[in-house]
Amino acid sequence: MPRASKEQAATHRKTITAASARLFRERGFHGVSVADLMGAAGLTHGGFYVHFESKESLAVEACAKALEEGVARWKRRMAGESTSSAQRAALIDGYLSSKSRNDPGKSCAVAALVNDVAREPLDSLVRATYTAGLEERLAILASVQQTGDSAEDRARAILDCSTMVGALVLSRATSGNALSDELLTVVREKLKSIAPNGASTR
Amino acid sequence: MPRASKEQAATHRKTITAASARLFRERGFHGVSVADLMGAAGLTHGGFYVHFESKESLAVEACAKALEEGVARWKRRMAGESTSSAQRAALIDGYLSSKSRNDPGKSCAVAALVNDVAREPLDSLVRATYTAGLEERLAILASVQQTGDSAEDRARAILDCSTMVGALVLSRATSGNALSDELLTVVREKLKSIAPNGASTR
DNA sequence: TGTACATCAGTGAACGCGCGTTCACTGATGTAC
DNA sequence: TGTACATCAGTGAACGCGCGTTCACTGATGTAC
Repeated sequence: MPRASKEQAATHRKTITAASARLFRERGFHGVSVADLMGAAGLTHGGFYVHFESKESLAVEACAKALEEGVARWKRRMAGESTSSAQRAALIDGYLSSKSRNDPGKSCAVAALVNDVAREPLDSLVRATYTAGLEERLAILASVQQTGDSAEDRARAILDCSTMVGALVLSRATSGNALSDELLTVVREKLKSIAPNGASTR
Repeated sequence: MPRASKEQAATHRKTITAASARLFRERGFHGVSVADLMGAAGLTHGGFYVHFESKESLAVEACAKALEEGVARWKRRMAGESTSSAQRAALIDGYLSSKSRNDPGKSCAVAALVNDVAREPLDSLVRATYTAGLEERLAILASVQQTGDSAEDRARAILDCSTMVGALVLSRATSGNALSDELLTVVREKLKSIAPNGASTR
């Protein structure tokens, strides 16, 4: 395959980015090699630099793509519900499902990459991309709180998001142990039992 | 230094484990080399296998040590308070401090290693060690809930723990951005506003 | 529309490098007498 | 208590290997005429 058409090349680029978005979430930035990423797209490693400046720059793109996917998934889940309360419940149930826990490559990038990003330099592009993606999630979570106070909505969004991310990553770290399922079910039910208007106790 | 005394060797072993407990938390299992770990203990890499069977087996020991340290730190923080409610607040404030965020090497191993452990094989010793360490934290967090219902205490401990871990890892991933501090302060205040007896709303 | 040629996506060998682990060696420690 | 010798903690070179990146090369694609 010594020269692909512009069209084919563009498809290859997208395939590489998509495979990376999945593999980075599964194994972390340093857990996948350039050869792995190219192989997952059906190509050999040498052609990588036709498409990307470096592994790092692909990481930024793949991270952005994974974050966007997640936001789109959240919006799709919300679209099926008619009240804010039901939307919030749908987000919680989808997020803290065993499907989500068992397939990090297709689930929330905020959770899957959190410690990889935490170990990046403070001025890294990946960190900025990640933070922007997290802010999008917070805006969505704030929109389903409906307390009538936007500062309170945001505070609750931050609390919900912390709880959801924490429960998901902990359930992955304890996979294979009864605690893993317990984390998902307990947090799912407890979170949902807090009505958006703040009437229930935690 | 061609032969250290038994005493010196035992000290070296402890120094290696201590340095590893710190460095693994900071950079992850794959982010530190055997040479780094030995160097941090003032030794050269070749002598590593006198003390440990493999890097993996050191990881198990270092992980256990880091987890124990954390439990001890929690107990120390609680010892300064006289009521369950104040103990819970002290744990939350200590956990979600900027000091804790800025120095993962000296802070909670549950948070710092969560995704590293999640990527380990299901039957790995590190995972089992980690899960046991997490259960210790949950027992402590349950003990400060005091709802009078042990199942409810445990459920609240799981919820608190998820929220605390999530907020800490998210604040690290967003370090350098205003959101990082916001995560710590909002979650700290929101969590504490929930009285152990369940009287407050979330 | 057809032809001649330049472009460049992808290949696979090679680069320097760092990894985890092994090993021959050193010489102070520890022990048997 | 003193001596002779075995042990073994630590050294540093070396092992095979995989990494990110570079590069000469191939030949179909794309373009200039």
